[in-house]
Amino acid sequence: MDIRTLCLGILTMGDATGYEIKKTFEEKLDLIFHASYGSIYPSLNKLTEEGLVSCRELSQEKRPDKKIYTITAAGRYAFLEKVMNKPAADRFRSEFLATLMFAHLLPASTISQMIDERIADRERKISDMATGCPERPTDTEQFMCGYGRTVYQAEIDYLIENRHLLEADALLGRRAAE
Amino acid sequence: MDIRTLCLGILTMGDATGYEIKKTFEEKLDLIFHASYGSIYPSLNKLTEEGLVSCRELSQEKRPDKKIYTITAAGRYAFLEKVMNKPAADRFRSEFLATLMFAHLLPASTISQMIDERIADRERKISDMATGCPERPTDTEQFMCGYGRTVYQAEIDYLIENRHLLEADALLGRRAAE
DNA sequence: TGATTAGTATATCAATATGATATATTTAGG
DNA sequence: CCTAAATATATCATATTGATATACTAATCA
Repeated sequence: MDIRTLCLGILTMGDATGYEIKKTFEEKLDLIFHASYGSIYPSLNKLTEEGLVSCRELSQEKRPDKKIYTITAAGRYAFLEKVMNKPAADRFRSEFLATLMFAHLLPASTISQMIDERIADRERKISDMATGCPERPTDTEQFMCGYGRTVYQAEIDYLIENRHLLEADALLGRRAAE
Repeated sequence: MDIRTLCLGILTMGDATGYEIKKTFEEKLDLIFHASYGSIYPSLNKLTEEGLVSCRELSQEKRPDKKIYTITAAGRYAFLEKVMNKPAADRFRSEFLATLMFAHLLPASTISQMIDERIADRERKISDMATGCPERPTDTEQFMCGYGRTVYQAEIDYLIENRHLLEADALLGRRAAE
């Protein structure tokens, strides 16, 4: 599933502009999938060419013109077809963990600080999610919010209990380097 | 931190060819960071140009020539400098979760099957990790293996306990569509 | 009042990365 | 004997990011 397909998915929830689709990615899909304007606008153009969405232009007086996109019947069909496929593997990249791989080359204080910041960041994410999740969520929304909370909390707990392993390697590494 | 930097990091652990660096990504960094030949070979060329690694060619009789890369002093310095920076945010993309967002559009049987497969996949990852982690690990290696196990297990537990939420939306969505 | 920041809305572009493919040979397994 | 996996290089179209440009409004703040 590429960003083009996911734009189509977002449009199943209602008409939207490119700008609004970007906001949806940030608000509802922050946990799951990221997309920048550089991929959203070209996607929308291509989907229009392919007849999977239609576009009407709304000129506003005190704003730039809006292009409002609507999914077509063909678009709905194409989306369902793609989404029924076996999903590809997750793609995950963590500079934080990559850095920790080299804990033995870094000062213990740097490692400690990075872990502190990571824990603070995960806590922020959890509390942001409490705000971001709707008050009367659908079952799926409830599932997604709980998923994020659970995974982030598991990470926090693990970091607290096991950070000493990294901090030990950072200290040992330094000593070995002397 | 980009792939170029991480190649440098891998070379701090010893000389290697592009092929061996790719294997290191697969074996030691599978959890954390991915890289394909299409990014590794160009990285190595650029690092050589910049004088951060040196390269000696070893012609083998019954194999393609090897290009063995060694990190230089300048390379070690450049790596440490980059790795001391505040790590950028994780990048995560999950087609699995993106699909579940649209559970209400899909047959409940499809959703159930996807969840079953996901659980099986995470279990496979956990057991692969038991094999992949060295017998006498360093503290950092122990930390990384434990990290993966913990996060995957948290996901499995969450899925088992909350899959009914998605399965409910899938059933309701279908009914609403009729 | 005046200045600065955030919000609405479009779009492009260089740089980066993926995933597939090509080439060529050896070794291991069934 | 044949096939698949392993060793080793490399390229390329396509996808994606992150930054930047443009242009106007609304809100905040000193």
